[in-house]
Amino acid sequence: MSCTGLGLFMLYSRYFIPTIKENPSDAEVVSHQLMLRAGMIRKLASGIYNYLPLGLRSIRKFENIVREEMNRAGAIEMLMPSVQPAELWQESGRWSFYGKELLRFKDRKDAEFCMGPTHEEVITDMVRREIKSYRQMPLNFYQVQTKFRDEIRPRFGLMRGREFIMKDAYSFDVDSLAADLSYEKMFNAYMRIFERCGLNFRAVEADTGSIGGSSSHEFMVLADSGEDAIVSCDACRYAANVEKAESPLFTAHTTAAPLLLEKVSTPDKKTIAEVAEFLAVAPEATIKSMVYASDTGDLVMALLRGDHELNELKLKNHLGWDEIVMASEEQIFACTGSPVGYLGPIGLTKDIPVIADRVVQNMANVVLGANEKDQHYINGVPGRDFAVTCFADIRTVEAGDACPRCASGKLEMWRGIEVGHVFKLGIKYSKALSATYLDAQGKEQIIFMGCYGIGIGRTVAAAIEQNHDENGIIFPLPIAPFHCSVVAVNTKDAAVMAASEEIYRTLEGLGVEVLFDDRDERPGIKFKDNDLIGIPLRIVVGSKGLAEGKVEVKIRATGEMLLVPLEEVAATVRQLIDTALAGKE
RNA sequence: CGGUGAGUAGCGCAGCCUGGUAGCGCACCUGCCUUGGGAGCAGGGGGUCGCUGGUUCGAUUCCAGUCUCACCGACCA
Repeated sequence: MSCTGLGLFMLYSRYFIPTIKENPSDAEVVSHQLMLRAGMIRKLASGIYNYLPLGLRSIRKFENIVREEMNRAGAIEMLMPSVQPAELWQESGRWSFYGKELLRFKDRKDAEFCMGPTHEEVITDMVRREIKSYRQMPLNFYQVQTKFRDEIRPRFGLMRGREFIMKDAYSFDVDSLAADLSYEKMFNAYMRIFERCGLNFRAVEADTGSIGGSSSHEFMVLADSGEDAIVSCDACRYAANVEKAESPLFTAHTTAAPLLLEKVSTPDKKTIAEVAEFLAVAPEATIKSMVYASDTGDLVMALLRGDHELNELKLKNHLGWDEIVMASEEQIFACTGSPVGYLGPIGLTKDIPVIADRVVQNMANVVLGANEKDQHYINGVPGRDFAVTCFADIRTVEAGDACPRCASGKLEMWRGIEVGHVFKLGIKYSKALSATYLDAQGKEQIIFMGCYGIGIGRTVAAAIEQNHDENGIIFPLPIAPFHCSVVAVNTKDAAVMAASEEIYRTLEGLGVEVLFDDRDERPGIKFKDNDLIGIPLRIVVGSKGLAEGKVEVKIRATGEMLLVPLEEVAATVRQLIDTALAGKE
């Protein structure tokens, strides 16, 4: 019997799910491998992908959750162009600041354009033209758009593409206080979005990067393959990206009596570990000195306790530099007169700022480089033996550090995938682009902005990263491409096909998204494919079960198997889906 | 852009060192067989060996250049 008759749309045999048995050699992370293997995506060029039907379905599912929650939070959907004129970017100052990541090109008239990597300029331009009065705010516009960022190193499939789908939203408020409220609304909407997807995530305090603004939170899906390190307190709500995480404020001042500074020979001992071992002291009793350079050639020396790591971002932000890199050997020699390995703050040949981590303030009798090959000092005391321009928090926090916010907590460390980011922008863009309004007194004021992004493809990838097993993807129901599949074990068995078709039609009637695996393949192939593509529920119709009037419902996530009478299966499946979605819509 | 490695059939790879006939597994097509976890047998199609140039009677193989891709460091949803 034929089941390719009219009315059955989601036939596996007529659909397009090109699965791959072997692992593609260039896929590094699980989500990338599985999305390729499950026939969700295919690469067109580096960091640029085709979304195949199955991948698109999943992406659309997530987009719609995002839309629902954005709408619920009062944001308004619109759509901005992906091609943007250079003038706007020149006006905001980012045409020069953004660098090579911004893909630029010219039209036939030689006018300059770029592929939009983000849309602050465009939305602010629209708002400045349309919004004139405090009565028109608050406003929050959002869109789901394809962005392009010419990443230096695209990788991990949809996790870090150059072209990617992003939901971005922009809020406009009369003042800082109102903007805080908009921010909070978005923060809460984001919490709901990722909770609805069943993801294990953390909202963490974050650096604002090139977007700018005063404060921001990142939404991080926890995964070992994540590109970011984050910390969270085991006692309070504090959580932050390691880039941003504050180290604990107080460390005990040493009680040791100051000893006399003394130069000692340390032949070929360059690293902290080597020096500490050679002098038989703990790394905690040493200070390491590093020289950093800005893009404009400014130099600075950073001082840290020997066992601590520098946080370059903190140092960069502290100095207010645009760029920070480790100084070259020539630059180092120019200001210390010493080769790398023996650097220290005593006897610098050039007057450069010395920034010390706060912990250093409370140390005494430390080991320091002597700015001379094979020489170190012992018993150095900050303030007595060398001057420090200022003390600042410039070290990278570690797991087990005391929480900077609460008395009792310790920091735990995780890897995370950044799937969302919310920013308080303040007036950075509205000022640059003169987006103003008249207040109740008729006085001109600058609009306060916020911006809020979610990586759509990246979130789907992160969900896979967090939900898979050796057989493939285990989609959380809310973003699964289909709720369930009907697998006809033997397509040559007319009774099996009739029953399968009946179940398929009934499920569709109940609003269930169902894929009918009608392929004339061996059962093993069908089971493997259904597992691989991660369909949450699988209904198996086989000759033996059918003889007893029963079919099988298998739950992908748990492996649990239910034998259900034929006439009840549709209702059972609907029930399972409703339960899984309960409280999530 | 810097460092490392790789480009040979749709996918995964061998061959190259030591130049002469391009090969294996999977996938694909035909037939038989098979139908509860990626079966079996038989037959078949598919490659300007990334590109350009050089050496040579002859280059997938040697040389030079070039492009592309992946991995390791700075950006970011």
